[in-house]
Amino acid sequence: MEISLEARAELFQGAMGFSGVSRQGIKKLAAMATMRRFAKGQMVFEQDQPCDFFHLVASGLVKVYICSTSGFRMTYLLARRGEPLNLVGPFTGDPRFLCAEAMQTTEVAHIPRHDFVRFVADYPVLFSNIMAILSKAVDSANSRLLDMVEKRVEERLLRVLLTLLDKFGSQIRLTSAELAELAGTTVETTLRTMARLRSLGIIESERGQITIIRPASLKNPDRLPLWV
Amino acid sequence: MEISLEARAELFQGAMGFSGVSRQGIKKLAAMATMRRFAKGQMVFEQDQPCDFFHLVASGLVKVYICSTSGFRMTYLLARRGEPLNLVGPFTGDPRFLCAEAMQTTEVAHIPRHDFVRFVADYPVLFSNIMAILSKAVDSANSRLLDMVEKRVEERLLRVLLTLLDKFGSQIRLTSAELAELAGTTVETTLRTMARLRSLGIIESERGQITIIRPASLKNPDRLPLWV
DNA sequence: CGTGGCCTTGAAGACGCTCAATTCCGGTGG
DNA sequence: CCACCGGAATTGAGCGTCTTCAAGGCCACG
Repeated sequence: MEISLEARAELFQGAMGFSGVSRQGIKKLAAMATMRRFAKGQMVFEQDQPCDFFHLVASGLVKVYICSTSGFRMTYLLARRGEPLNLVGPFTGDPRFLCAEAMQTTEVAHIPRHDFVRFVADYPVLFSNIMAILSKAVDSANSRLLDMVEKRVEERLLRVLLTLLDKFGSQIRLTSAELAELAGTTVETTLRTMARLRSLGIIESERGQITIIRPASLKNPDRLPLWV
Repeated sequence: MEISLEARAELFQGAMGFSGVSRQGIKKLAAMATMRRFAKGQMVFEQDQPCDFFHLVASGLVKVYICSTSGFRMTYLLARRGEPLNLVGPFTGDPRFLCAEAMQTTEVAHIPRHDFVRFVADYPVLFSNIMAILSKAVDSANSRLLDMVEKRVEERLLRVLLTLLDKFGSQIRLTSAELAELAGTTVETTLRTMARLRSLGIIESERGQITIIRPASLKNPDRLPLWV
């Protein structure tokens, strides 16, 4: 975990929500941060734990999800390098019910929540940056709510695929179980739907890997893409 | 609409999210605000309009909802005196897809968004207040997402009733259509479910009015109440 | 070569939506 | 004062979408 101050500064420099912070500020951030490595499947933080740190992904991929008492999961966010895991939590410190789990070998930068909050107070531009991000997150959550009520699984999956296409390109390395958690459905239904999309020539898929063949077929900009 | 500066100050004094602001700050807020009256059914703001004002309800009741292209609505928030309608919007100014509609004769205070943002920058306590509120709102939205996927209509309605009970007391003056929009279902299903609850002796209902007879029956604190 | 994770497919059944018809109530206007 | 009209509440029937349960095959990795 011996990552240089310089490398950490570079991470924050390009991170989502930190644009507009002076070079000097970035250095302060880098000095406050500690790095930690997570293996695939390891939890970065768990449900109902108080929030003591701000987390920023440095490498790898982390999924943030909500989990019901009955064990049903809904993936909320797929975060890679430069993306924060918990923008809201540090301000209150209260436990939420989000969990974050590494999907690959992953490195995450941690900043103690009080340091982070103090820093934001010193750099008001962060305030509006954060608000802009939250605004998208709230809209995305609301939009998904509508989808869950009135859209069929196929449309929800198409929307998820479109979003993943925008973010990760046409090669998507996810299992059907992971897709199901993104679309809010079961593995079986996901598989059946993917089979249909495959027969339509829209996608190809192998074990743990989906390739989008005809991106144009997904573009039905009824509404904005999700924020994943 | 000739409401005294004093009365406006009193409104902001007790408003959600403004605790901790000095008496002097409250006066500044009151000076920036203008009041406007809305009749039942009138829109306070509409979908896809740029956000130019911060809105705070002074009297009456406003529902904030999202609306899909197919016309399906989902009520997001019932705001009464002292509750803000759009905490996020003023910071970016971008159009969102929320609408706000007066459910009764209602008075709303408006503050130009730039004035509001500048004010928040001057009173950092507002920052954490707003974050605390947003935190609840995001959790509530996520929690509803889970409910939509895995809970049946009856459970969702019970959860809505429990939330309304906490906020408005055991006398709830809403129609079944309004309940349906809160629970994310149709009027017919709502009616059928309410009939079942009535036969169980949990509620009584007349035209446009529901009375919760046995509040204890609703308390199944599987998870936190919604934020309405 | 065995085990576990992932993919696949079938069949059954439930939940809730849609459509439709009817009644009830309150307010409005003649 | 009565008749009408529109919104609200009810209830029935039909049906589509998904979930659930179950069984089997495939692939990778230890």
